[in-house]
Amino acid sequence: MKKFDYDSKFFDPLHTLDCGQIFRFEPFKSGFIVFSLDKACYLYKDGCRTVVESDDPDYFFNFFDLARDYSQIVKTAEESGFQLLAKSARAFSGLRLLNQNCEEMIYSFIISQNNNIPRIKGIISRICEGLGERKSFLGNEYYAFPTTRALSEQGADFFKNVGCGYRDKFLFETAQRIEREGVERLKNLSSAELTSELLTYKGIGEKVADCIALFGFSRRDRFPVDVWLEKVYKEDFNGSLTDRKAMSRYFTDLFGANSGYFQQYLFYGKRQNL
DNA sequence: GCCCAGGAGTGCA
DNA sequence: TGCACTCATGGG
Repeated sequence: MKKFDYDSKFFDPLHTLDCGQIFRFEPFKSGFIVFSLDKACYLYKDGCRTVVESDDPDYFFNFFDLARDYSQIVKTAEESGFQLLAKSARAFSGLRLLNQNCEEMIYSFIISQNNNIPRIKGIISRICEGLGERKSFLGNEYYAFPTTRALSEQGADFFKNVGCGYRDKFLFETAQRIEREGVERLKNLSSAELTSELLTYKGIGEKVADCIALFGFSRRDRFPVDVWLEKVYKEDFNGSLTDRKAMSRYFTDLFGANSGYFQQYLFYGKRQNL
């Protein structure tokens, strides 16, 4: 087991995990255990430092995006002139965007459509228990996120039985396709090309494609618009557009390379009723 | 019982 | 192209 630490002002465990970008983590002692693919780490605060303990320190250093300096991102948001954005960035300066695995994000965000976060967590947890490799971390048993190979060997009824509802066929078809084609080809595409390519998968529309690009392919120029960002657009940006694709374009034109970060500040701030 | 959730596919004009 | 309708499921 190895450990490293980082300034808590720009790395807060709760705000980073609770803002809806990750569905696999659980409270543990004074912090959380965080899961990604088959790996795990223990994340907690010790005074003004945030500590990461793991057998895969390099993986989680990149996972938590710790090579990037967030001070300028937070500063730009605070000085943006948009009140909700400024307040959220100040309150949640320790919220970091994660660099997650693209396959885990593809399946997870297909499940997320027209669904709520607690239920999404439960479904993903049951999928891991059913098909993931059993592992142990700090005395806790857990299950890895299944490989595409394992997912592709299931029929649609497996996904139905773990509570996916009508999304069962989307997951089945996507697992079949990724097992055939892989995902390496997607990693070299531009953000625009990646998004339009993701739209050709069953069950992936504009919003889900933006989430997958943002969280799974580290494309920070994406701005997913869901029901919460639609509220933000109308109530905090006084907007008059009616369709979400147009709202997303409005925000990416406005925020450029900071779009993904600011989207998370706004999403979390709105949900926290700032 | 109703409403909502990090929406998207389909059919029809 | 645009719009209405429909799609499981569980928590509030």
